[in-house]
Amino acid sequence: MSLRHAILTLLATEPGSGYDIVQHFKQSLGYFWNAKHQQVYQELRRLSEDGWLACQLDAQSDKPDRKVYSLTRAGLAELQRWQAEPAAPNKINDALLVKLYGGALAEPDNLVGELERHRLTHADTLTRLQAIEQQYRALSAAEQAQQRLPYLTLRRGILGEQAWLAWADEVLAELKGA
Amino acid sequence: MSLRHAILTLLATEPGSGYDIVQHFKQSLGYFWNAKHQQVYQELRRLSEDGWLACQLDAQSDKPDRKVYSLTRAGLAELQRWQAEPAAPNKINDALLVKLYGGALAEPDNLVGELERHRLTHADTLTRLQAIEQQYRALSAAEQAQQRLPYLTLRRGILGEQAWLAWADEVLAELKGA
DNA sequence: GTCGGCATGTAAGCTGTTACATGATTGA
DNA sequence: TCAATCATGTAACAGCTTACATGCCGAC
Repeated sequence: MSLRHAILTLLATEPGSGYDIVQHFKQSLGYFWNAKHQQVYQELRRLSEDGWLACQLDAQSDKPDRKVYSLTRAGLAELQRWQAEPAAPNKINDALLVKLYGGALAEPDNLVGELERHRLTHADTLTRLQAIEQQYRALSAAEQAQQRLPYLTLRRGILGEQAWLAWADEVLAELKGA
Repeated sequence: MSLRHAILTLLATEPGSGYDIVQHFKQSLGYFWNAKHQQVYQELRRLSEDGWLACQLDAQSDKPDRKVYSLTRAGLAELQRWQAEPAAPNKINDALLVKLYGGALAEPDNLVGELERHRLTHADTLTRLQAIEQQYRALSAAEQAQQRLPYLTLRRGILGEQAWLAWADEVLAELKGA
C-alpha cells in the first residue's frame, strides 16, 4: 500500500489534519492520488499507532476542532525507506475502455454520449491544472526552485489530460464519421 | 466492480477459459485492464453461479483440461445493461508521482534511476502496442471495420504511452540539468 | 533434472467502498 | 429552512493481493 506513504509525503512538507489531506486529494492532487475521508482517517490512526505521526489538537472556536498531524523522526525515516525502494508499475483498470472495446454490442449513441461526458470532465481538469501552472509561473525563481518537484508532477497531469483529450477527439471523429 | 463486466466483454466476442482471459490481460489489454488469475477464476465461478456464463469442459490429451466459458442470454443482457449505465471517472493512484512529489527528501540519483527504469518499461509497452497497430493496418478494410472499436482502445494505449514518455523526458532533462 | 508454459484452484489477509452517524456555522 | 462547508469517525462489505497448492509436458 502507498496511501500511508502518500499521507506521510503530504505531512512531511506541511503538518495538517485529515480534512486537509482529503482536500488535497480532491483538488490539486486528484490526478495522481485519490482516497476517501474514511480511509484517510483510519490510516492516520494507524500511522499514529505505529509512531510515525504525532498529533496535536487544535481547538477552534467557530469551527470543529482539528487534529493536526506531523511526522515524527521515525515517520520521516519510514518515508525515506519507502522512497528508496523501487515502485511497482502502475495498475490501470479503465471501465470506459472496456465499454468502448465491447461497444459493438451497445447502443452507438450511448457510447458517444459517454465519451462526450468524460471529455467535459477531462477538459475541466486540464483547465484547472493549467491555472495552477500559471500560478507557479508567476512565482519568483527561488519559489519556483522550491516547488520544482511538485510542479513536475503537475506537468504529468497536464500532459496526461492533453493526451486523453487528443485521443477522445480521434475516437469521436471516428464514431461520428462512420 | 467491473472485472465481472470486463470478463463478460471478452467472452462476448469469443468464448474462452480463465487462462485465456488472463493472457489477454497480460498481453494486449494490460494497458486498460489488469487482474490476477486467482481473481479471474473466482469471478468466473461467481458469474456461472449467477447464470451469466455457461461452462463446457474441453478435455485435451497433451495439455490440462480447459473450462471454456461463454455468455448466456442473461449474461449478454447484463453486459448490455452495464454498458448503458454511466461509467465513473477513472481512479488514479500513482506511487511514482508521490515519490517525485516528495523527492526533495530522497536521494536525487535514486529518483532519476527510478524514472529511467519506468521509462524502459513504458518504451517497451509502446513498441509492443505499435506492433499490434501495424498488424491492424495490414488487415483488409472489412477486417479493420470489424476490429474498429478494439483498435480505438489500442490508440488510447499508444497515445497514453507516448505522453508518458514525453513527460518523462521533460522530467529527466530537468532533474539532470539542475 | 530443472525451468517455463499450460491450466486450475483455496485461504488468509490487506485495501478500499458504501452506509451510517454526529453536530456546529454560514449563506441562499 | 435547506444545503453546503468544516470536521470527525465506526462498521460492514466488496475487491484485490499474496501465499500456498497441484500436476503434466516439452525444451535445454
